[in-house]
Amino acid sequence: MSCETQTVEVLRETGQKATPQRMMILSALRHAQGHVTAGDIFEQVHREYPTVDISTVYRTLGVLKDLRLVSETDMGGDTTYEWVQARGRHHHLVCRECDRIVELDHEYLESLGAEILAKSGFKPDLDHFAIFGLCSDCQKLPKVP
Amino acid sequence: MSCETQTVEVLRETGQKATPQRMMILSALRHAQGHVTAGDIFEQVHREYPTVDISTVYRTLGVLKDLRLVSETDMGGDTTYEWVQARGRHHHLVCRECDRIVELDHEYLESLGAEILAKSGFKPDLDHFAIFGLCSDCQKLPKVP
DNA sequence: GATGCAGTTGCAACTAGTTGCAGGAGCCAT
DNA sequence: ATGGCTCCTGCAACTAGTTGCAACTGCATC
Repeated sequence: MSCETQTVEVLRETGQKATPQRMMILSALRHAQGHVTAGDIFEQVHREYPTVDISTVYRTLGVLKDLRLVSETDMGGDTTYEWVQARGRHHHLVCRECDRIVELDHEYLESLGAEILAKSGFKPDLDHFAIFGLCSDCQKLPKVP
Repeated sequence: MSCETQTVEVLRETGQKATPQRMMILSALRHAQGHVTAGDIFEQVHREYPTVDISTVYRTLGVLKDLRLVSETDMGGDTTYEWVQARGRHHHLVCRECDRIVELDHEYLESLGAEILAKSGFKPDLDHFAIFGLCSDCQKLPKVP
């Protein structure tokens, strides 16, 4: 089963519709390398199909996020989205001084998730975290920007 | 040294000014029990001093956040702020189905922070996290909302 | 293939939060 | 107490994202 029809199945199974707008948004997400903003997707889809509205993009991203097909991450600037199958689960360390971003492997959060689940019964979504802080370089610098 | 003058000191030490607007925002934050939104603070300050603008509230909250005097948390609705000394460090588990919020002790994140610092040199800000997921009740329910 | 209905769309109006700017005011040195 | 440098403020315009609504359409069923 292709990636495309698989997604359509997931939509139908949850009582939702595979519309042309959604297909275009899906395609834009899947072909994007890494993180994209809602604006990026809108721009791309709008070029081929100018009546599509930005609200449709946001609503579709919301649906895909609920279905766990895309991850949503706020890394300081605009919120970004990523097709989850594109890469393994990973997280980001965002420096609050220099805005540099370092990737963090999933293993670090895996044990945290298991611990929370065991002790409180709450099952955390640890798909794609952004953790703010100070990178090693900025820790060394004096506190004057 | 009182709480008020201590904060003024922190501002002056970093080359910033203690203005009446800031004092009122500080007071509103300190006297608030738990989390407040920028709108809550604005409303309270505006009542006594109607020329104060919402942008001043946001800018002041930004300064206080940078100085680690208040914590900022996005728990799904509007962003909330809290005077950090009001309570010990704590975090929140936010259920994505029923929006219920459970508190999480700091100890769970402490070891994660230490691990990240040791392995990558990045010092994460783990003051006040919101972790989304499914609470124990919503895990039991069928997937139909 | 026609039908019905639930889910979806485009639009417009809205909210939270941000930013550029010109004038105003705190604070330090004198 | 005065001067002046720098930071802060209010305003207005702006951006990202959300929502209510009437019209539309995918698709399951016949």
